[in-house]
Amino acid sequence: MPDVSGTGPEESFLAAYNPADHPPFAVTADLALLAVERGELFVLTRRRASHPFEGRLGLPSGFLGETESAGEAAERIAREKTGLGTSVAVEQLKTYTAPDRDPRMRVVSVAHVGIAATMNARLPKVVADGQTQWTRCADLKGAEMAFDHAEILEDAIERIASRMEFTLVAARFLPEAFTLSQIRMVYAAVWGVDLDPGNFQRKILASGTLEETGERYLASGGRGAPAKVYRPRVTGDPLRPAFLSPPLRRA
Amino acid sequence: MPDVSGTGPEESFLAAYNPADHPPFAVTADLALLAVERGELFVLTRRRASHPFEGRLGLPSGFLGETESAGEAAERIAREKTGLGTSVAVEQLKTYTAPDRDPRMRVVSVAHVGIAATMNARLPKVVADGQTQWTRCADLKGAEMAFDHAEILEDAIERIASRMEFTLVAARFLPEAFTLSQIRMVYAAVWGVDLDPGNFQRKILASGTLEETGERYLASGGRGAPAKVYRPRVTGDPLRPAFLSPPLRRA
DNA sequence: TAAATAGTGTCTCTCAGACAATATCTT
DNA sequence: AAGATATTGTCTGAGAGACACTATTTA
Repeated sequence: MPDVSGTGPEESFLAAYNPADHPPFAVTADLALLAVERGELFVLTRRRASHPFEGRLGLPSGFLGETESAGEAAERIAREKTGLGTSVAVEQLKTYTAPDRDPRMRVVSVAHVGIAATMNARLPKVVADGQTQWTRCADLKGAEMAFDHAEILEDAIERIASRMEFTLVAARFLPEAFTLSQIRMVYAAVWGVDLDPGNFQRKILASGTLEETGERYLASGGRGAPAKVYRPRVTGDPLRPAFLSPPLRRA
Repeated sequence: MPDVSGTGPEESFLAAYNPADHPPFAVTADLALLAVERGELFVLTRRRASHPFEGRLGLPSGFLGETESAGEAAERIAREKTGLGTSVAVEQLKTYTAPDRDPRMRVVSVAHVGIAATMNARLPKVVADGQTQWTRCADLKGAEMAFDHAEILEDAIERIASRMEFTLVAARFLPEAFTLSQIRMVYAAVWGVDLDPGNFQRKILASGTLEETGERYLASGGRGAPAKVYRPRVTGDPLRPAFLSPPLRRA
């Protein structure tokens, strides 16, 4: 009969735990920061300058500080790599723990997804370190990335794509106010489909998550009628996007 | 201008990383193992025998082995604590990283959800260590649990509840073959709602994920007509439950 | 026979998607 | 005026939920 003392394996382990006795785990936060420009989806990447995977593209990443949660670390990384302010909202995605995912040592990575708002139809500025850049997600399909970052990116896009069915997260890709064709292009970019402008408009307005600003704006740049400008209807928490009811389902 | 060398913070960190120099992170896999008996949802718990949270209920948990992924560790824990065979399928849920979640040291917990199949309408056997037991989830609502395990449990139930809308995961709570009222009671237990028997039957059969075995079985124990027995229609991967099309949406 | 469960049928309402039609604006 | 975009309207079919009704079996 095991455990006669009534003390389980993890309790006795921790009671006797001596840090120096065990090979440590390193814990990082990785970040897939997404943005949309001209109907195309981009992700923030860093080209690796050293071993391992030298020369390949990877996602920004960093170790957790001693008093920092993984989410806080991911937000810090987003701030450090972009010209965005303090308000980069990131969401935890999944944790990658394969023992050999980093050839140097055991590294557990808590991956996050974030969305960067496009202002004036331009991708946000990134630090000029010669490594950090926005990369078209379409160009990364099937491409070799560092570590398991290709898998993380794929999971990240799928997470946001599915969140967009039920919430207004898509608005995070845009400035505070935007036209319906702008947000429709965000949906189209992330889902990789074309959307009927009429049906899209009827559905997203029916969800009651948007309100008119009273202004009009010619988002298309060229011809056509200027469209009404909308903003998300404020719900209690500005970080949590409004809930779409009925949802905007993918096909 | 930072990083003139072109070497980013994480690369230089890892290159210079010396395990003994840094306070290590411990990484555990926690498991919320769910089961349904007589229309009620249960979770596998362990009553803590020592500090911290002595006397409180917690979820089974264990450290990752050196060559073990978090998912493998969670499956190992499920096997060790129950009389179930090797085929306990678990899914990663979320990682909990608050710096003070364990008062003794920095512990990052990769939480998992699992489902245990109820055979002969009885919960699976658990190891007789005097600590491990099945606990009614309804009794844990608002109860004090060890660490952040109450939050993990809540997230776990929500995850399974939402998976059940689009897949046949509900069948994992049951033996290989079952009646429609049995699987309806799984839905009712996890979702916490009553379901119209007629509508449920029409919808789940329309999804095309079940096939008749040709047998009949009186699941209710007492009166009533014996119901047809069904089994999941096999799709390629036996671990991945069939996809419900159209889905069975919650209200 | 009464009661409980299994299974089917019907009706209504909502919503999705296809697509036509009109309005508005720039070149 | 021509062309592009914005916006509204119409039609059809699928599905959800409410609920009535029949069939089958045991107490």
